[in-house]
Amino acid sequence: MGRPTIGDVASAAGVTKATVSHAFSGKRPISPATKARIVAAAEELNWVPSSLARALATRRANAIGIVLARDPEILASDAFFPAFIAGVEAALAPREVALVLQVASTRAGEERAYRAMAQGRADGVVVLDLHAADWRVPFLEELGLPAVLLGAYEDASTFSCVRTDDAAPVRELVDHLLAQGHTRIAHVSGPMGYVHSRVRASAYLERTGSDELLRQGDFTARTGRDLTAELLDLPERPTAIVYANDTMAIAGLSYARSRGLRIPEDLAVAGFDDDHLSAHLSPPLTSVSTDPRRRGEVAAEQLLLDISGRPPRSITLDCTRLRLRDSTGASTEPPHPRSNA
Amino acid sequence: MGRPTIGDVASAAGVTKATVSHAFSGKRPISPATKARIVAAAEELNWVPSSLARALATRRANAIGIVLARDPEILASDAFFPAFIAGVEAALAPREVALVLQVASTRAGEERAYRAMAQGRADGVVVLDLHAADWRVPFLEELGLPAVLLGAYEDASTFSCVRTDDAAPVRELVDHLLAQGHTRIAHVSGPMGYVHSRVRASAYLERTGSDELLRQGDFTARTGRDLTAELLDLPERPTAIVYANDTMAIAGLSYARSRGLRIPEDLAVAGFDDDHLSAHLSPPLTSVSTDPRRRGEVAAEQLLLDISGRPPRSITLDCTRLRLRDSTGASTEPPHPRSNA
DNA sequence: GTGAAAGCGCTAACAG
DNA sequence: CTGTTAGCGCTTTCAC
Repeated sequence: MGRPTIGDVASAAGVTKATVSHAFSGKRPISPATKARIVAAAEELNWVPSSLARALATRRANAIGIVLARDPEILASDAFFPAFIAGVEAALAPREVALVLQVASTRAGEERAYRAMAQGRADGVVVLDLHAADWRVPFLEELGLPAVLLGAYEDASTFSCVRTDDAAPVRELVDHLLAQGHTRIAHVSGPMGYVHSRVRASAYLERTGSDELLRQGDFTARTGRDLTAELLDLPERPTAIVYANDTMAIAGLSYARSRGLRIPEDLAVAGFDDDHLSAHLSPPLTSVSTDPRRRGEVAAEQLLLDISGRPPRSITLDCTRLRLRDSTGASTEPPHPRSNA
Repeated sequence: MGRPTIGDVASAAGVTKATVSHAFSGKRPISPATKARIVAAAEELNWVPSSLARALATRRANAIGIVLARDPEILASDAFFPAFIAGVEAALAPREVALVLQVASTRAGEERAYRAMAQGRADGVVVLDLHAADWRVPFLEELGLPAVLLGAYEDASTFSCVRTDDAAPVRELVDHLLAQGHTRIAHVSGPMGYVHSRVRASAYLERTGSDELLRQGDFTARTGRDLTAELLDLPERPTAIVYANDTMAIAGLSYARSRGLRIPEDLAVAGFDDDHLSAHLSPPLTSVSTDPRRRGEVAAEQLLLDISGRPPRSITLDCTRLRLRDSTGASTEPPHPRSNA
């Protein structure tokens, strides 16, 4: 005997499948008496409707998807991801909607994954790490799969979009460094393909007016260290480095120290993302908090709306904050805060 | 016009659905000629089989599930989770198996989530954060849903189990502290319901022989701080505190400092889990690395085997390592390592 | 208010 | 080698 089906419940309650179905969906009036019998029978048998069969019949998976192009390795040490997922789940859990995660390392794999989502795995997807003119946008449009884009996607799209202002805090940071007398401020960016990397880099360029000290990293500790080495080897080395994430910043900071530089006296260092431990580092790391949890929640909520047919819209969240700490000197935070949320 | 179905491909190729199905599954020989026609038609129409319909027909979802009882909030600041997921995905991605995540905050919600998994969302689940005599084990057995248990589950079960030795590094740590002359060593544990919390606490008790300085936390920064306060208020305060995770350790360390204590001179502090930034804290935090990524990969791999009918087995991974750093004095690591993987 | 029957898109016998 | 025929478990017309 396999798991109970709607048929089992129906015969146990002396009604037909249709009635059981309607008793639970409430899509048509059922007499209290029979409804009670049906509910009792379902309880008794421990029946739960098969989400699969239901999905096939209704074309609704009751799940949303995320396809990650990132390497699992990067996922593992990323401050953004777990908090973002936590936010998504916070929006999903009360509605009993599931989250389907799939990582794909090739373009073809990614397409297959999205197609699988569209074929019934998920009712919509949230798209992370956008590139300029990202192929996924037209692709998903053609697929007809609802999507919410995370980040400042610039090209036209029919999708909802959850934006944040990443540029403002970077400008603020650079201004702060300039005000402290720094004249050689470097930037180790993320891959320039990403919209978010570009936005941060542009803000940096806007304020410094030169790309002489701009280096492109890939968010890993390795490039954080290597590019720091490269910068410090310059005839006229920078006195401050702004990294596009905390991981690279930490790696760079450690490396600089291993070369005998004092932070922040000899070199000011700042990250981006504000890992929850960054405030506790030595010295506490200046960073930009971006509230990934809230972004996840808002994105998921919007996706659910889009799926239910509401028109897409663009939401701009005010959730990026510069956290000035000792690593850039002139801390405005107490030495060992317990939290900086 | 909706998405193409197997029927569209079939008629486009001038064959029947069955033939198309077999052409792709390879479950029976197809003449090269017709196979070519079918593949061409499928390409042409951009057809991907509906995982939904396929799952319904085969009773195989091609997905595995994880139901999280944790609060999203805890998820967000947890060092274990993202790395674990990364490992799981590393095992899943090449097979194009998806991961279905669902968080549930009530017991009833959890049961529903598991039932939904069993009804077709997933072919098996990996179970985290086991309690002693965990209700989920018999529950899942009754459900007939394959599962892999993570951690040292002690009661009999028909499930595969991926174990690690959490006790050894804790013993080693306490011994190290004793050897340094500490006599009042405290422990801030996780919730004692969890098997992993118990294992760590037992190892501590085994070495110290007393529970006078044992306090039960919940892995959050809040209890890390509060219980540290309680311990430091004792007439005879501890000179060393071993925390059950890094988050509590950091919070405790910060709090102790705010009271004017020097780390490690006045108070030695150690965590557990080895967050990737812990080695960079001030001072670097002694912790226990547990290679969650590998555990995720092994667990997922084993689950896939179980699902395919292989007999369950218990695997013990040798992947816990004590990382002695400055926070307990007598560091054995260089001041600012870039990595401690 | 409830029942009967026709699918959703696929796979799996059973034929030939 | 390929076609036919039933389902998988649910929802949803259309009747009554």
